[in-house]
Amino acid sequence: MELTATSNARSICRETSHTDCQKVIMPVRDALDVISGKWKLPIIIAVSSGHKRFRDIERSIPRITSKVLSKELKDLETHKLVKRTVYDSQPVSVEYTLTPYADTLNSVIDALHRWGLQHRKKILGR
Amino acid sequence: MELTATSNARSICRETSHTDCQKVIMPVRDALDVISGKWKLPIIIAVSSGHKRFRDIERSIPRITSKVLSKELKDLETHKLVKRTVYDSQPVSVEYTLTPYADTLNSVIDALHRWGLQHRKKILGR
DNA sequence: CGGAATCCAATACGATACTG
DNA sequence: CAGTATCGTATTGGATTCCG
Repeated sequence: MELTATSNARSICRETSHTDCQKVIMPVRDALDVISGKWKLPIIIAVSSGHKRFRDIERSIPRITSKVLSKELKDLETHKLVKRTVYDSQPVSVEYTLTPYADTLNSVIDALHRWGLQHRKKILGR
Repeated sequence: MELTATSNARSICRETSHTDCQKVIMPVRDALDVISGKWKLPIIIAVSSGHKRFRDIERSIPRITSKVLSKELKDLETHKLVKRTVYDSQPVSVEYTLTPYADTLNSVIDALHRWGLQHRKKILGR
């Protein structure tokens, strides 16, 4: 295992070279690219909540446009977080579902959620 | 405690109302706003590594410009992650240091780091 | 229904120069 | 040294319309 439970990115960076430091930043930026942006999380949560059809997802997320939804769903599919299934019915219908892999994001979302909660209190005052 | 060790943002969203779901998304976006972007992490790591002076930080981060560094340092100061100290020497010098509060980001950065590492392997293949 | 096409606004980021 | 000013580019998100 490359990282023990007690190690962390910053302590690594304090102790090692600049190029190793880059090796820490890169995975973090990879992860951020997948979940940051205005719509990724709302979409993940909408699909997770049982909204499977394109219009269904669209209606469940206030102020999103079809263009943005279309693009973000493609991104999420590329990252194997969302599965797109086309059914040959009349008319054809498309279903979006989360992959099992999407569950691996839970630890990340939890960490962000917890930190964000206390940070809001800290910055805005109690 | 509002969140137990076994709960997480997505399971909450599956089980509760839309407005409660928003309450989960907001803190996550708060957290993301603080650390996302191209330069936040490199700057945090540079300061954490002992680079305290403006030019020092600037030189330690390839391709960053003074304009961007200036703006990002202000943001980080606003979020109480970085402390700016002006010394009345001749000429005046300015020192940037991480606050103790910045250490609370470790859990977030760790989660992102771990997930990012395995995700890169998953997407690019071994 | 499930999008794609087009056009537009806002923001992030970059290059270069300059100041106290 | 520690920034600011100005300008330009690039990416992102939004509004609207259209299509099979």
